[in-house]
Amino acid sequence: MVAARQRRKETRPQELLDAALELFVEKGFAATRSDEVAQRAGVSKGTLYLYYPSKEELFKAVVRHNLVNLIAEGAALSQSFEGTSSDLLVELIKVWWERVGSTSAGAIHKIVLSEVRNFPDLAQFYTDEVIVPADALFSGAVQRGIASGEFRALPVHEVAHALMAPVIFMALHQHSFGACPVVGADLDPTAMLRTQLDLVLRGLQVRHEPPTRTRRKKSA
Amino acid sequence: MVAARQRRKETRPQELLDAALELFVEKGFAATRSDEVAQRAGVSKGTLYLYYPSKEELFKAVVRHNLVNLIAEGAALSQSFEGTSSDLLVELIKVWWERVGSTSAGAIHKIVLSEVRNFPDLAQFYTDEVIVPADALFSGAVQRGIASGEFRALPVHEVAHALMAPVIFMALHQHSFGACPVVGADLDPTAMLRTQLDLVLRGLQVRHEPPTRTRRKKSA
DNA sequence: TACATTACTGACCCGTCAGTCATTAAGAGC
DNA sequence: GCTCTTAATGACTGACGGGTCAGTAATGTA
Repeated sequence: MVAARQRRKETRPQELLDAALELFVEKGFAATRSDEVAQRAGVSKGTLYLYYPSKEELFKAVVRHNLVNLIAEGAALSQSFEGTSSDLLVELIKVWWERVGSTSAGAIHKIVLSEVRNFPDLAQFYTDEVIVPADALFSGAVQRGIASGEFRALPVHEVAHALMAPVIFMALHQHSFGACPVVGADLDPTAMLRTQLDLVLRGLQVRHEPPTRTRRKKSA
Repeated sequence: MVAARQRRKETRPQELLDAALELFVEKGFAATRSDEVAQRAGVSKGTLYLYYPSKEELFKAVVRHNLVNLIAEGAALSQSFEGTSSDLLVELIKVWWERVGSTSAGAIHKIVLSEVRNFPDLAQFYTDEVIVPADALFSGAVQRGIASGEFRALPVHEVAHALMAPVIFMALHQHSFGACPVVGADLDPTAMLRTQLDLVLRGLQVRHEPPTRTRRKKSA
């Protein structure tokens, strides 16, 4: 029972990207067989190579399609935001977690981190297209808070990292240990994130005024 | 010019572990060829399999040898420590960074994180032997601070994670992007860590008393 | 020197997988 | 229906790598 052969030049690329993302998330880059990507997209291996010249180019296409656009969106949000910088940061991180961290797009960072050393080309590509823009986005928001006197005058990039580290770290774990049936290592990501952000933002506030809090929830 | 054959039953295991660690750090687990491990240890592949029954067992031995002991050491330090809990945490993290994070042992976490999904056995092994004990170590120190009234009464595990996340995150990046010659993504790990810890510990302090600071350095 | 023990060797087996290309057939135009 | 273009196929190739095992030689013993 082989599915009837079909000619659908327009929709193939997208279908291949979807299948590729799924499999890269499940197995990583090197361990994903191009044969399997094709199969999951309902296509033969030859067809995959008709649309993407190599596995590495396929991966780059997946990254572009799933991350690069999102960052531009965040930049737009940041521009038009009115409110405290603390609120802006909470909002940025919330959106990032909903749209990236907790989805399969969040696994991309893990994949890259796992495999850059074996695929050095990826390093420059990912730095230019993802890390630098994302860093600029968060650093900008921190800078805004310092300029307005809301935050202490700490090194901008380091603070930006302090904010992103817990979220990215969480995403990394979700897509590694979090995906394995292991006894004794369960985490509640959202509770975790709330506590961590609370801590860092508190530490950021200028001392003499009480911290501006959004949606205070009792933390047990 | 082949090196003369030697019989050194006692020293082989250690030499193989050293070679294996180096290569696992450079290439990851799956991408490391057992042939190459043997060669770097000055031995043939057959000999490697004489001492370790499989690549996976070899890896487990590397983990035990490089991490498990260190955690026990941290527990001892924690027991005998006299001083504020803030100082204890700073000390624990400092030791961790010097002995693990900034060394090749720090790459082990990255390797496991990268490859658990493809080698499910590793998940339980690593959780039991590393994650749970390490978590207990840090959670204990946090608990100590809450009990003494030094810290706010926040969820212990979540705070412990907030403290460990930046350090581990830093180690992960050092051993991935940090090892690639990339333009535009340089970090200063120690400065970064100082800022991040400063932020979190500040956020942890009970409000009304000024924070107990150790070795205050001008930041920025 | 002769013999026994065993640490060590590396050619070999066999499954895997990225990428190719000669062949096939879907679908458009007439 | 017939023909032509080209999307799609999948058998094939060549390289690779984990693990094995029959054989080799270093060392101990008498």
